[in-house]
Amino acid sequence: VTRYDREHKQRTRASIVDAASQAFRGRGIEQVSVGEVMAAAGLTHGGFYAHFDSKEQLVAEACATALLQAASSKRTLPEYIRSYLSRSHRDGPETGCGLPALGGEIGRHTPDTRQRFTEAAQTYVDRVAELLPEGTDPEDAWALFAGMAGTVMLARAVDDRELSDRILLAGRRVFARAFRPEVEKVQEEADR
Amino acid sequence: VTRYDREHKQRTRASIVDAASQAFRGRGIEQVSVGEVMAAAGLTHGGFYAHFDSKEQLVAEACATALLQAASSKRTLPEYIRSYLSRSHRDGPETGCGLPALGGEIGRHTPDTRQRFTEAAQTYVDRVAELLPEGTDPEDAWALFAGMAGTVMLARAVDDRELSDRILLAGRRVFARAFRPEVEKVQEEADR
DNA sequence: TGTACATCAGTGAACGCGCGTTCACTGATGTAC
DNA sequence: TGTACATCAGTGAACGCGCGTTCACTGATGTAC
Repeated sequence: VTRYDREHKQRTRASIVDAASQAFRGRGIEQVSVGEVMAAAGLTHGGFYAHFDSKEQLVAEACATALLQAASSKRTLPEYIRSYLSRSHRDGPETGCGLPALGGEIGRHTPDTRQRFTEAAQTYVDRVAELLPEGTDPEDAWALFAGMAGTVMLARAVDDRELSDRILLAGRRVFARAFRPEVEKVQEEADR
Repeated sequence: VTRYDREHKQRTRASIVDAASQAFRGRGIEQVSVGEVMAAAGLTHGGFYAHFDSKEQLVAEACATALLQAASSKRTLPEYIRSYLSRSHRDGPETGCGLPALGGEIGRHTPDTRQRFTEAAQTYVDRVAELLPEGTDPEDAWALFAGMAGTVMLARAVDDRELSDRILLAGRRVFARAFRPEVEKVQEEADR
């Protein structure tokens, strides 16, 4: 005799992870309480421990989710750079990439959380590497990803909208230059 | 009638800011209590409010300090990149640059904290801009600074020392390439 | 088809704890005499 | 030179609050008969 349909609890659990993932990205892990996450998922705080052993277990899942959701592939490198370093990404951390929002905190969490985050980052970077121009070391995708995340992080930290816009623009210039296809580099020199 | 010599209180205050700056960088702002900071400065927690109105005021000063201390100038750009993306910088956040350690939290703090952080970042970036090759847009220093900070942040987050080393290396390659002097670029093409 | 009921996802009061902050106090300081 | 004392940097007990976690419970579910 099974009560409720079989996937009911799994769906609830997924909605808690999703609510947490957004709340953590928006306001930081420590600043978001278990009660707030449950309320955002339309539940009360007491039910939390029917789904998770601890807040830390939720953190591990929510952080991995925060990276993987954002890994949705753009088709080309310029498109990816443009959208990552956009105003809308800067202004919408809750639905954006998890690295600029949570990267600073992850290193201070449990081994399990860090491991799941690392796995998710690896998946993300593998996809980014596919966008790099031929002849580029695929490892350089790590620097592109991390570098753009740092740029968004600083653009969010700064208390001056105009400066923040300029930081995003500088990022677009620099990363486009660093990952310009060889063909264009040669072309550019020939043009002089 | 003045008790204690005139600079006594100022020295104590500075040592509190310094202790806080290191503790915040090492373990995050929210994870460090006022009592811990005071203990690290060799005092008890009660005296804190003789020096600061609130923890937030300390945060503002300590974060600015965390950036400015790290702004100590390297002489050349390759030297700067090499030391910023070094293992020792990754492994010593307490005495390292404040951006990878605190950048994610700053945006969620008070306007005053964000303003002081922004000013410090501007000072820092002005110095970095001086190291850029001729013909480079000085604004690009923002992307170099933010990009390297993101790289260090990710290198610290990841739960795999070998991968972390490779991230630092990729960062060195990419940022050196993005900020290679024009002369060398031309030279390089000529060499083929 | 209708009803009794076992299940268990979700509820909400209660807990112990650490935090930022307050405040009455203490005791080292070095000047006034 | 020696002593009395006003100052105020620093002390530590106490506060209210929000947190993560626990637990006795409730009530919607849909199967068994």
